[in-house]
Amino acid sequence: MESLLADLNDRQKEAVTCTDGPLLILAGAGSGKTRVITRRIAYLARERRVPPPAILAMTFTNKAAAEMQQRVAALLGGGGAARPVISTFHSFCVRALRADYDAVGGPRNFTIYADDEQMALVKSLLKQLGLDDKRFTPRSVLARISHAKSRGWDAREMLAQSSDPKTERIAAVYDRYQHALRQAQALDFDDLLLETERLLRQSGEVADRLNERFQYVHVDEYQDTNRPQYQLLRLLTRRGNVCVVGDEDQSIYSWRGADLRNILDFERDFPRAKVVRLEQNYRSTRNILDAASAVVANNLERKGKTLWTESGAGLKVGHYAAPDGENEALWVAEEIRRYLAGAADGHAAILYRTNAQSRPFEEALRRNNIPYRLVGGFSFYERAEIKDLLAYLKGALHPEDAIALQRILNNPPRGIGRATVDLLEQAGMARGGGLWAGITALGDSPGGLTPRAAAAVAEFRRLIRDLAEQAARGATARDLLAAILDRTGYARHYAQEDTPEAQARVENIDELMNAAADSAERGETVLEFLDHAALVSDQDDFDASAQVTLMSLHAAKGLEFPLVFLVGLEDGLFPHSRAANAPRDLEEERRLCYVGMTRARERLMLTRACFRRRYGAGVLEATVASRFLREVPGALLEDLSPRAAMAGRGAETEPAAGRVYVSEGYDQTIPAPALAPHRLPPGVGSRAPSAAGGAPGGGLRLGARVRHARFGAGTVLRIEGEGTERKLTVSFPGYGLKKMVEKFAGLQPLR
DNA sequence: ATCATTTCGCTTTTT
DNA sequence: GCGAAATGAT
Repeated sequence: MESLLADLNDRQKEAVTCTDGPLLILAGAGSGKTRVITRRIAYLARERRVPPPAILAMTFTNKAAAEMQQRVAALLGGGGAARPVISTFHSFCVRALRADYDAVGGPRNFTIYADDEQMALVKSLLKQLGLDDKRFTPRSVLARISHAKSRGWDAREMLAQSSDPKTERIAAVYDRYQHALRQAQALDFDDLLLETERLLRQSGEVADRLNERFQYVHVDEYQDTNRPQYQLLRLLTRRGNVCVVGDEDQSIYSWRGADLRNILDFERDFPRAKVVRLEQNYRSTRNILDAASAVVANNLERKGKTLWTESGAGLKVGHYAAPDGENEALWVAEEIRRYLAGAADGHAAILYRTNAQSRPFEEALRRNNIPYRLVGGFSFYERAEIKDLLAYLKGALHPEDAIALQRILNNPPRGIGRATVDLLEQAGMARGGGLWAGITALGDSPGGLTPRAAAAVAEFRRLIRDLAEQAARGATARDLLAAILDRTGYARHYAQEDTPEAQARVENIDELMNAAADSAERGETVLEFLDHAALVSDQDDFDASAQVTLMSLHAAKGLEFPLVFLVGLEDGLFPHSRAANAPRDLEEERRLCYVGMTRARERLMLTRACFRRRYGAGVLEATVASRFLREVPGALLEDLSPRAAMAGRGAETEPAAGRVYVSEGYDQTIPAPALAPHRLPPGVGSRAPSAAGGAPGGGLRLGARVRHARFGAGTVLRIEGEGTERKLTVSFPGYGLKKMVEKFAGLQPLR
């Protein structure tokens, strides 16, 4: 149909209509990528008469899958009886395994271990093996295991590859880790991919069936696929109708095993592949696009492409160097307030490198009564009470799941303390089993348990057995949870407490019950309910109607906003200190910056704080502008930094009292007094906003750099009093904070 | 066994 | 400034 193609450019049309054979679409930021995929799917269905269920599209996030699903449904119109399969890789794998895992001897009723469960498991293994030093953190061990998995190594191969004792130990942990997963009938996220790959390799019947079913396969964000995902794709696309879409400049998941080779080698891996480049950007103004392109051009590892736009230059990229973190947040909130006052249906986003940075921005927005939506951070399913109840469900389905049992054994407290748990574990291991074996054995023949503990264990055993029986009879998640709450008094435990936290917990429990009831109504099994909890994160309920959104840069991929604030552009924060050394990591940080900048349609603001506390509390430390800021050509920048306010009344205001300074100084145009306008072609080694030390009147300004006879160079953090009474608080590296009377301190201004 | 207190140590990003 | 783990008090 004409309408499917009418508003596409030639490249886009080509990408949509070139349906057969391998196709690589190199889609720059804002080049209409999602539009092309959705049109392509609709085109296949409507023009090529492909039955929708024969079309498969894989995405990385549920958010992306949901959006694509919705847009395709809109194109295909009405009813939507037969829909294409659009899902994340992981959901796809779960479905495949639930259907056919038994074909390769796997348990179809497996559960999924999320990170906290993996972490708990590794932690307990490290303890068992006596490796709980600082050299073996659960986090790092898990990362090594996952890394090995993504190359397809099992524990034995990891051991064979290893050349140092540490790796050997980790291989031993890996071995037991897999063993424990098997015992618990659990798969971790990596396993979902790997076991599906194994299923397709080892069962010709399943592979044939899936290949027959899916005639056309699409992959979104192909630059973020890892090796197992690539293998999976190969196994699913014997027909050769495979279309992948990606952009190497937006590859931001190499830390999770994403392998750029997948996209760079596509033409070699899929012979006769066609390549279409989408380079026209429809999203951003030219200034924004130029700024982002200039930054990413510093990367060496890229094919390089030229994005262009027909839109006008637009506003320059704003740059704001705030005195401190709190002021940065207040300024952003104020800007958003003004923007929304003039744009009733406007949308803005605040993007940061790490989720921990969200708080000051939340506070500032709240102070301005601006509603916002926070994406990421702790999700519903990460709350302790929710994880507890889900662990009960897992324990009911698989009592052999020691991690689940550990979590609930004495929760709510039922008199089974650490000593008892140790005994149970030993007893279980002596019988060649785990915690559950110990519980079943010692419930009635209390070897070493006090009578009271034995009674408590027996009671727990009865509880789990009853729940297991109920589950075996096909009880729904709702029924099971009701029974759990009833038998354990879990909710009552909190309902009695009269604290806001306890009340929040009760509410969360209610919410979980509602979710379970909905699930039961849809006819889902308990396993399906748990799958949902494991695979759907809060990341996904991004609410497009919210006018202000706060999220990490990673979470922002694929989204766009008229107004974007990229905050915390400081060395060590962004680029993150962990990426400072390895050039490859730094390039990934830069791509992340590129992703963030290209989210903006009309106005992009880059902000930083000249002083920031490193661990929340503690001293304000001078920061260095992010190198990414320096990579933006000065001609594209507009400096919005508060030199006027800094010089005027701001000088008497300590950094922490920035609220006053912003709300009063904001709208007024105070003619900048005659002092060194700290012209920051932002960056270029500039440290503090007022690298200009002394003010004309002799008084030092906030943030001024000074030299002290004894303490050396320092920074003025706080100013109290006036005239000859002025007291300064100065931070001297190595000496800490010193408070001194300005008049007597003998401070030399530094420039 | 459990609860309150204190200390440490440390921070990416997510299916 | 925060959470997890270790310690101390009942």
